[in-house]
Amino acid sequence: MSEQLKDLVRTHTCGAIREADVGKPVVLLGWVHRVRDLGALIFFDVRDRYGVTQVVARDDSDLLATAKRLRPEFVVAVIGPVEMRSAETVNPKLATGTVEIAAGEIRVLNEAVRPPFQIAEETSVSEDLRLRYRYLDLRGPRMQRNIQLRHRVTNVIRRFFDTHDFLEIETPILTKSTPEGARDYLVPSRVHAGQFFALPQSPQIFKQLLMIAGMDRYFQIVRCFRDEDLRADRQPEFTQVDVEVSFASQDQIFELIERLMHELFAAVGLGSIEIPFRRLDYSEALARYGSDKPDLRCDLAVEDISKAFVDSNFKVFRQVVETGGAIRALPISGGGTASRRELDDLVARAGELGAAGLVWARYGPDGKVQSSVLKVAGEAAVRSALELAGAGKEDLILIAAGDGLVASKLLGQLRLEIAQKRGWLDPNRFVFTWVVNFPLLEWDEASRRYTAMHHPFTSPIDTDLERLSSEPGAVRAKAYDLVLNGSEIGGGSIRIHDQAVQRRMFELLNIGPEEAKSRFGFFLDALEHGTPPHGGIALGLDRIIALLAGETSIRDVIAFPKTATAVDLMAGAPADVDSKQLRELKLRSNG
RNA sequence: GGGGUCGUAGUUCAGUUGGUUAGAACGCCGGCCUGUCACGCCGGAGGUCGCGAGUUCGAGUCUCGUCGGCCCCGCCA
Repeated sequence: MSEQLKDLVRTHTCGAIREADVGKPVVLLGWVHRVRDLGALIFFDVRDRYGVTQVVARDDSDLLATAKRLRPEFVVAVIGPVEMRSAETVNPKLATGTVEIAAGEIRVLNEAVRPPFQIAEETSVSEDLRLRYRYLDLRGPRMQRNIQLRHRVTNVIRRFFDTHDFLEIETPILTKSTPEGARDYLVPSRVHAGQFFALPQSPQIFKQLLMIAGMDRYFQIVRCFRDEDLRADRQPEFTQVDVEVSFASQDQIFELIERLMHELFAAVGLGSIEIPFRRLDYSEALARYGSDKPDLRCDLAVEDISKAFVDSNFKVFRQVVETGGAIRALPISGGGTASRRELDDLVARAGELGAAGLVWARYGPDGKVQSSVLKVAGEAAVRSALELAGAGKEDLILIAAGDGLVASKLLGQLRLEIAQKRGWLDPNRFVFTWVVNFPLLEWDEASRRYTAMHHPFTSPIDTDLERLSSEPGAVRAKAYDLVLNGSEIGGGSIRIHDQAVQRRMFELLNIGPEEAKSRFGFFLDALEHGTPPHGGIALGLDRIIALLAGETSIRDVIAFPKTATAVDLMAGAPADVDSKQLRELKLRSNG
């Protein structure tokens, strides 16, 4: 029943026709969006990626017969003149709403079965259905917008780096497994039975080799793979904007990325963002916001109020401080009017989050202090707590005691939930911050040794070098994250280029010379051939686009994403393979 | 690996304390309609209540298991 396109050529897209085109014969090609059959007069909308145009069929009985056959998602060619709509029939909701096509001929190029869901602006279709029929989901306005935004963003990024003398260089997808970091996706080698390639978690080593190779300024928009459990902002394959610069200081990297972000936001119409970005010490981020990726759209912050209780007879809090713990408080502006019920809910929520307890305090309407520990702690201590937390008459403070970091993390979590509930996290505001001075090393209790927090090639901060032996846990790294609205959108470091420091680093990580050689051999060799000081960053492209698009999941900015269980519902991957394929690879499945 | 939540028509949902033939809206099919645009009106079809056990005279509803979607912790820069 379908007809041929033959030599028919599209003259306009479905979003392009305007009043200036009235009288012109046009050819539209697209999908039937909706049909309004009035009997001897049939309207239908033709949709493509550019927009929607109304077509009217009338007078001619053959034409009306064809129009009657039309169903949503049929692919059609419409041939006819553009006509002006009368003033009463203009549709202000359409960009093309002042005109319509008076069909002279309608060719059904392809029919379509009834779609499992309607292609429309407001759809409340379950996500598994959207993913199973992703090609239909992508036809809809939301995904069309997001994918077009993604294209614009990558374009701006490429142009930006090009104008700054960067080279985009591809690095291998089939590469070598490195034991550090995330679990690798492995690809068996047929030629070398029993051996495996790994898909890159990031092109880390390759980009450093490119610096050694004198490429000087490298970037790549590159797919990365990590076989770890998924989240709304984590997919097994995701895209990084990978950047590396020779002879660059941390400040130069920051300035470069700030300019990129500034240009990006302007280019996608989100206005002018403030640069330079704020810089926040890692230790302060954790203490004040309980997170290494604080959402700074709201300025609530945790205060240390340990001093308030040192002289009080509130034994529990006093002992916490005496044994090296801390009392921390989160002042909530305007929280003083919270009902008893709301306070109880907060305490209950703290319990859900694993806290031993949560104490609150505030000024009553009579100026007297109120607190869940007023009796045991005494008015003086509570008043002192309120003052140390900087609480005003209208405010509420939430108090957590114990290990300082644990207390901050609890209050930081409550901070986010309260800010969210009170609407303090404006989705149209974009607040960036650099989180700097990450620790170089992290103590791993399980294996009783230090591991690299970023990666083993991250440079320590110069002034901390002397503490490498005495106090390795306190050494800070030239490592940094870029955080936007509570989302980590990038991270990087200045690398070690001094072989003596690199050797010390391996010692601290308890990696012997033999092991270092087998794991990083070729890279260590390369370092000896004249390595320039260098550093870089990798930006999470999917996350950035999700934030720009106002989406909460990166699945909505990826054309063909996977589910939370790492499955492609449309392609049906992963799947069994033919036993012949396994035999060729000398593999046997235990699955 | 753990916790939470959801699963009923093509879709989105409702379904009372466990009680007759499981409903609504949209969509779909047919009819009518010359200015609709989420067209309207009339009529109709459409159900493995995710799957499997169990309790019960009786299960969409209760219990257990299992599968799948989503969110979170662990894991992961």
